[in-house]
Amino acid sequence: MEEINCRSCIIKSTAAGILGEKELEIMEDNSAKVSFKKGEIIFRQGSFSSNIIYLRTGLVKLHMAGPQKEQIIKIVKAPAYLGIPTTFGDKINNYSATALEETNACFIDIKTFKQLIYQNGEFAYELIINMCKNELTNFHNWVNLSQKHLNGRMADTVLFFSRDIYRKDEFELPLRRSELADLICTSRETVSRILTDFYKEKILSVKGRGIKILKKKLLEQISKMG
DNA sequence: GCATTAACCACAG
DNA sequence: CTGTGGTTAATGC
Repeated sequence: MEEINCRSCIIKSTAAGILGEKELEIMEDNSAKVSFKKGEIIFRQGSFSSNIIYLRTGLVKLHMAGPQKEQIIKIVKAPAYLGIPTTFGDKINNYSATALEETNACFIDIKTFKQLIYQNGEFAYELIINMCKNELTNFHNWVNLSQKHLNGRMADTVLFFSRDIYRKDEFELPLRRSELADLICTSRETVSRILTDFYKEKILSVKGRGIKILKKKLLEQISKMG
């Protein structure tokens, strides 16, 4: 844990950017900065939660143990808030968060966070906008997952990492095959097969977790057609 | 029927 | 942890 200074933080959220000097000071006094190594769990499903977490840097997977197996709900890249649904919606975490790479986060006490929401409407408004956008992407996600075939879902995932996470055509997947399966609701075997299919058709270059998009147009077609 | 899609199992690097 | 082959089940021409 380190000294924390919200006022001089360069990577504060849009919402926190609205807070005044006094408010940031309150936040400062009630937050803790914590860093996580790759693979470390940030919060655990089933355990008590009393913090909102602000991801300053890094990449995280949100995952939930379902009745049958583990599901990856989504991949979150900093900067972002983590745990608003799980902390405001319940006393107990409904899902877990695990760092996929070196991650820095601020743990903000829930009481303080609530207090800021009560007293600063603009701050609250920014948070609502944020959550609305999240819900919209969740809706899209849900529909895509339900209606697209696996090739489409796999193409979606590759494009997601390329566009939203790494902003490159070449990157290292932060997930192994079985985790990709948990993300797009299939089996690890099917993930393997589709990736080798894409490789054979020269859509992707695949070396372990290393991915390079070779035929982006085609990949986008597959994503669109399902 | 026949083709497609994808899950499950087994086995081998 | 991955890739592959065989098998099986469901669904849609």
